[in-house]
Amino acid sequence: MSSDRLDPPEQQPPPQRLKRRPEFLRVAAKGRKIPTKGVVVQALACPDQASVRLGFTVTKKVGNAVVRNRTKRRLREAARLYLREHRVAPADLVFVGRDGTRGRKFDRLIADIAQALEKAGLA
RNA sequence: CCAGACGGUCGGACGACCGCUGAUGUUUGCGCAUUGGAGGAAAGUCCGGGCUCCACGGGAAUAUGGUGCUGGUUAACGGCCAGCGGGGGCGACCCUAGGGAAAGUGCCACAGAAAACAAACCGCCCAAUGCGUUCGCGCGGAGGGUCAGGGUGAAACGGUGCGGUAAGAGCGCACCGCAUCUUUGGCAACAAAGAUGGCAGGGCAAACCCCACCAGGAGCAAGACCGAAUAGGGGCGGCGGAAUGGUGCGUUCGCGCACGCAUUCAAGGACAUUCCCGUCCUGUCGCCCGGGUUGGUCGCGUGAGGCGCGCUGCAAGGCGUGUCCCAGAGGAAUGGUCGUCCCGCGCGCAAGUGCGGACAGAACCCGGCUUAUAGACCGUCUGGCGGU
Repeated sequence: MSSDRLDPPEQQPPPQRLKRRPEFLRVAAKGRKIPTKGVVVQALACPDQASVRLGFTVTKKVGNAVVRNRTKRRLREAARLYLREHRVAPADLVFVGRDGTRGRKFDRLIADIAQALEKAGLA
């Protein structure tokens, strides 16, 4: 494992976070929606942006606060590990947790993300 | 050992790698190092407080909401502790909104004669006129007595027994219950004993109500500061409604003009309501200050604080002392993955293997209450069986 492999963001700045409800709504309305078994990804390419911006959402349908927290944490960690290893074009990405997120094997969850981003043409 | 009652504790453990976030140290800085990082309920938001802003002058009455056996405890409580009364259990123990029904109003369905100044459906008893008669009485029943018996009901105007009576009835008596009074014990709720009374006051106040006590409003999206323009807004000054008086100036001596200088009258609004007294606000011009929202900083964790020990109190708790600093986010950290062990379930003869880990996630902070909770453990006590 070469050092430049471990240091992939040769030019890639660290991802930002989506924080405002309007930002989430914009991605949901204009972006592409790619469902997988473990996660639903909403992607909106933003070529002008310097970096990727990430948002995480779990609806109340999935469970109570404890379940939603755990689901969100797994998504956040999976996205972090994926972005550490791969370069992604600037975009706003919203990861929507679902019932399957919690029981999904972790490496499968990462694979779901990779597949979704490939489909979106960002990876 | 079995069955049970009460109280309490814990609520997966360890390690590796990769992360997030607060604090401290260090560095020009990127960063690095050290260290901390969810709960007993963090939940529901049902009570009580701290804190913050607003309102806030006094008195009387009223309204609204809450509490409701007694004593204690506390910053406070509707909490807790210790008792009392009532109910349940063989027992350990458990349950209990438990002031006032002789202040008033109201309600008590169905059934039943009657549901509250009692009352006569059946029955029981007395019995006039009348009819019959073997003159003993029989039939019949105007009217009256009666609540013991029947029947209804959640509840029927004390219960059981004896006497008594035409039949009955607290009509009389004994015991029990009840009421009143006295004494004793207790701070008290209340308890016990005695005397008197022939029985009064049916139940419902979780119906209105009465009585006693308590209570300003809104909440950390409170609130403070920083911050570019406009508006609202704030401060200071001038002017300012009507009448009368006063002062000044002018005057053709009729008066005119100016000025809150004084007094009175003003209209609307605010302080839960009403009343009384009282306070405050309002228009216009000029100058100055100021700055809706978004964002940032503070509020923000040393506190009715945790743990230990001693004294004190039956206890809740109180007093003293030592020691510790123990989450602080802001789309919101407190984690992710893997391994070993523990526990549960499934499969398997077994080694093993697969799946899962109760309820549940801080958001200003405390004291309670309520609700959810797989499983494990500890202590005290009760009943039963066995042994000595």
